[in-house]
Amino acid sequence: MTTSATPRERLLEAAGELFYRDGVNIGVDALCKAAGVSKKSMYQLFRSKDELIAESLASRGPSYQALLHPGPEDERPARDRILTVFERQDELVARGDFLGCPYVSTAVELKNPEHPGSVVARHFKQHLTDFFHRELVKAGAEDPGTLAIQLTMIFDGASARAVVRAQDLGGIGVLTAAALLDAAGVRSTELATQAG
Amino acid sequence: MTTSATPRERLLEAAGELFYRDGVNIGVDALCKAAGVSKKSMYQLFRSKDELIAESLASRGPSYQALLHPGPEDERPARDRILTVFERQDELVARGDFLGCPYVSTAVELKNPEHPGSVVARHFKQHLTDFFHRELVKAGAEDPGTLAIQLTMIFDGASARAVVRAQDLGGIGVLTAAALLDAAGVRSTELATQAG
DNA sequence: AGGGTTGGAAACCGATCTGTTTCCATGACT
DNA sequence: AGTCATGGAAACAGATCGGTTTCCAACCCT
Repeated sequence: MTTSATPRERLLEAAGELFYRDGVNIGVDALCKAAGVSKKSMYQLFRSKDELIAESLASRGPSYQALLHPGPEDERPARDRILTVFERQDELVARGDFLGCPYVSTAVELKNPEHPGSVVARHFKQHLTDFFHRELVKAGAEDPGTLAIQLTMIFDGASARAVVRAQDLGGIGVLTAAALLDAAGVRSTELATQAG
Repeated sequence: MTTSATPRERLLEAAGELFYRDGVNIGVDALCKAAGVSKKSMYQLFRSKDELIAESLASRGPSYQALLHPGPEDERPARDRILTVFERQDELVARGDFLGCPYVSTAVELKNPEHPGSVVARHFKQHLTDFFHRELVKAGAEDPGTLAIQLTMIFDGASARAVVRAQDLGGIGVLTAAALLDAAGVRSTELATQAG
């Protein structure tokens, strides 16, 4: 019984883990048991299971971003900061318990794009794209909007490969992102941008 | 009541559609009702729901591949044949009822990579990679193995974007695949390969 | 026409689903 | 000490889950 945090915090944490590990179809009973919270309390804190899905996804956002994104103290060139995301992703995949990007996986399971959980997933992806976009603008990339989307797409593609346990050389995400940045002329030397 | 095909065929078709549209957690009752087949017959034809999941995925393979891959009568250069896959995917996404690659989606929902359905998904992805690989060899690409995996990854990334309904300019898969082929020196003119 | 196979309809099993409710132990505040 | 809010345990509701079984109508072949 984890009785350290508030029932709400315990629920959000257990939900984040169990919805990810077992899918959003896991029962509310099992979830509450894992969180050490009664169903009564759960339904006082959240209107429905669907709301809990969305809120647990949203609450995981900041720590997941902190896990993937380089911090502001990392003052390397934009290209390296971008590639850091893919390196961190590789590390997650290599750990073996990776079941895909939690946001994409949840959206896949929910099917309905208007489900509150799907909306959170969409926002998270936009957040990742925005990060890439900011860095690309810093690097002076020619078409940062398109390139940011392409990088996000590679991120999700690398996730999908891990889910299906396809043959992976490791680092395929980093490799591909780097190839794309190369093609766009985004170099590690800050000033060598705008290459055409 | 679709009574045209055999119960087995009706089950496989209904399973392919409903497992995709509603997820693998849809009930056997609903599935049999949609197929116009009794549960008794279903459990005579398939050992379990899990087996039906796997077999319906496997049975969809050939037609799905025919939908995506260019036929042997398409004698354009390898690069164009490769890009055809991404163009066809774009058309599927544009239709609006796209819920991701059925194989990846099912693998995501099943979680367990040893589930027979996950095994089928893995084989399908390998099949796609193999197609890319064959074409790249034909084109004389330098590292067809890696590039084929990268293209498959882009394919899955484009699927994921469609699932989360992320902002999409349309054609982002084609665009990115083309960029990667450009970087690898795979041109439309058959002989202009091996560019360094 | 008669015998046997096929297969759908539906009841049934125990388990689980989301969501509600009752009851009671605990702890805080005055 | 006595009151009150918090929240866990657990029963409950009606529906559905995967899977099995019974029963019977419709068809096949001769």
